[in-house]
Amino acid sequence: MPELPDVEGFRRTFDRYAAGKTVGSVHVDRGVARNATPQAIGRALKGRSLSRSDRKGKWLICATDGATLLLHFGMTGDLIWNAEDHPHNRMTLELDDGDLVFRDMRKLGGVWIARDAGELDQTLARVGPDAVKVSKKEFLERVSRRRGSIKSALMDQTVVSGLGNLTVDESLWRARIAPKRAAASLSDDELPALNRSVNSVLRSASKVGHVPGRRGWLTGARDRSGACPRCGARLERATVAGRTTYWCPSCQT
DNA sequence: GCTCATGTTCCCCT
DNA sequence: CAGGGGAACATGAG
Repeated sequence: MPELPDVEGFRRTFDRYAAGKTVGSVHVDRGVARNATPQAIGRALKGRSLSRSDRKGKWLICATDGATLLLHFGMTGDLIWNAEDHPHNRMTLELDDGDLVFRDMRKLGGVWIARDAGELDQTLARVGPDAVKVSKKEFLERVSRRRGSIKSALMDQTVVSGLGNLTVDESLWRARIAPKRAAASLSDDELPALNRSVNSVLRSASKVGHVPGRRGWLTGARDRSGACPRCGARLERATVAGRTTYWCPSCQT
């Protein structure tokens, strides 16, 4: 699930149910504890008061009056208030009036603790500017500087953070740009159009907390009709930048 | 049994 | 050094 819009949904869940609460007991599975042992994570969080959360790319940043908790959701992560018991629940924070649960089937995501600003910077050192907060100017500079395909540029979290396989395909489809095009080959019209597409895809998907598989979205067509929602042509499918990629050979050039 | 999965990292090439 | 390709991670779903 988790690309930027999903994590934006998790941020809302966190702020609605967990912000302002005090952490009681903490349970963390060893398999998702990334830069500290489960015990150390528990010690760092227990008794702390949770602030409102922040998001950078696909990272959820949860400050407290002490250490900061960082969550990355991998491919299958989720954040659930008062989740029922489930074999994929990987971390539980007992709060004043319920439990905040990090669930992650594949354990490709994880939990980090930053004890100070230095550790926070270190953990996020390779995360580029957030795709919805970056200025148009910086977006154009960072993307056009790349030598490889436009898809790999947008997928690279050090260029701009938050986009994933679905949102990249959706943004390129809206901007009518083929995913294999060299990033440096985009025209002075195409680059700003792509920036607008990225923003509009991420903003509308963030409202619902996931990339909607609705009619009119490429994401809806890739699993269903396989036909371009704009022109009806048969969608192309191939591996680009290491990921299964869909695009319309007729309207994306 | 097989393939594929909304992510990231690491290693080996070119 | 920058990118591309592939494997690895862990656990399913179809």
